[in-house]
Amino acid sequence: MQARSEALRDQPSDDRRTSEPDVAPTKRLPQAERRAQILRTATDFFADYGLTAQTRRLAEACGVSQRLLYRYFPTKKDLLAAVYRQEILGAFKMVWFLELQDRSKPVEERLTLFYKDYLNDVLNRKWLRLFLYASLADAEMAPDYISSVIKKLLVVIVEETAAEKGVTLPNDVSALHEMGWTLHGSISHYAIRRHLYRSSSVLPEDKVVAMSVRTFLAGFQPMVQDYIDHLD
Amino acid sequence: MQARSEALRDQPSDDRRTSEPDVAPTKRLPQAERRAQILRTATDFFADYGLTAQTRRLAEACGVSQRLLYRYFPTKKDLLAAVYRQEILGAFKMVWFLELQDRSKPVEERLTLFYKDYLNDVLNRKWLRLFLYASLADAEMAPDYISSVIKKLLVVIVEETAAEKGVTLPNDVSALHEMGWTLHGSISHYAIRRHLYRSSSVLPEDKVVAMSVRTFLAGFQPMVQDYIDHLD
DNA sequence: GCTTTTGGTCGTCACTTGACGACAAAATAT
DNA sequence: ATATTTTGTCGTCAAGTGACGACCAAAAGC
Repeated sequence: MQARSEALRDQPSDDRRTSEPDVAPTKRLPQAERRAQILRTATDFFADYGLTAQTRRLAEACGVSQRLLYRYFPTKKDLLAAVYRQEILGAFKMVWFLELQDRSKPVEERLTLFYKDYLNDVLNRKWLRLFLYASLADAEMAPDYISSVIKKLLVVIVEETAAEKGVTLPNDVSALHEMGWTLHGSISHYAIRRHLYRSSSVLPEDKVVAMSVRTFLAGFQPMVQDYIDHLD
Repeated sequence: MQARSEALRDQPSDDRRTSEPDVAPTKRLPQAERRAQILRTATDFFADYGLTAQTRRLAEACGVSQRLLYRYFPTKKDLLAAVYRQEILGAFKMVWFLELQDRSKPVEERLTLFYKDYLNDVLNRKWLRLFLYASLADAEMAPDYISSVIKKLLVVIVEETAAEKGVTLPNDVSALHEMGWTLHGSISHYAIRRHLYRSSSVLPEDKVVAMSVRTFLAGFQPMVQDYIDHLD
């Protein structure tokens, strides 16, 4: 257990480290860097082994003593909260909202480009696993902020689509959400089965996005009409 | 900890138990029943608290001593495997495949009825949480059997839709899977955000299913065409 | 009745696991 | 060089935590 970090640390200083760090850069980093390194390692670590994984193994993965973690984060819970804030909440980019509302491009292109980015920057393995672990473990950790961000996104998507297609939307905002989820859920679920179920999709990511977007666009008008018709 | 089960057990036999059991039916069940009761309780328990939850608390929830669990299941792992087999793999019903292929009804009706059932019997809170916990914790636990079942389902759905619409499908089976996932993922993701993110959907379940199915059907033809066009 | 079987509990062992006090050593200041 | 601050480790405590041997008591067989 300790053997690995020992071995790295005990090397005489004439060796400038052939195997690169990120884990166990021998010793003595300034506060900010060490904290950042721990956070980075913790992200991968908890994404892999779950939020119940042990601090001793995390320390090992960081190449530092377990005790050191407690200098930077008072408790494990605080560490988890920091990881969550930085990696989960930090992944959303405001630009996306602006780009999605840039009507000089057709909606199909905007949606396709957005979801390409979104799959890379948000719905990757690390983010997804952390988000699911957090959602499963602690009810309030995941949904609150995220859902408010996502809901704005859904409204934008639906409104932009409706504008381009000249469709009049119902007033009920939750209906708009539900419509938006049709697309967003499709793609989120694609990410889930890819990264979680490891179901090997033979189709490349781009094609899946294109297909989902077109299915959404093709079914948009009937979907809106359908909702209006079936309104009690 | 022990207090609750003690209190129940120590009651004199003149009281026929006002609070009903399932947890802690005083004592002495035949083997099969006790095993079943433990399995039932364990399902709810692990669905709530995750696969890393402790056997002592499970025993408490069952109203029996922790030691007793080990009479029925050699290790915690075995218990988890039993829960998984019974609750996750056992939820799929063969009838669904038959009903989905009953061409005397329109596809829209078949799909709508099927997903209503599926949401109730499979994609409920308990099943979903267990499945996600299992998928996150152990790579091989979830995907194998499930994915083979689901993939058959996806092919059936797509083929039935194509048949009704007179659409010719590509030969590539994974393309069919991907098309089917557009619908199945939409609904699965609806269940996830409902039971996991606790996002309160104002629309009733039936309407969401109807909307997803119609969106899928409306976009089906373009989707197939699109795939054929973009085939390299 | 008495014995045997079987469903159930108590107490405990060995190992984890979060947390932290005490101390060492590298940087930095003086 | 010497003192001080900062970064890091060792060792340990207390509370879990899976597993199990030893034992007890309710049914069931005879």
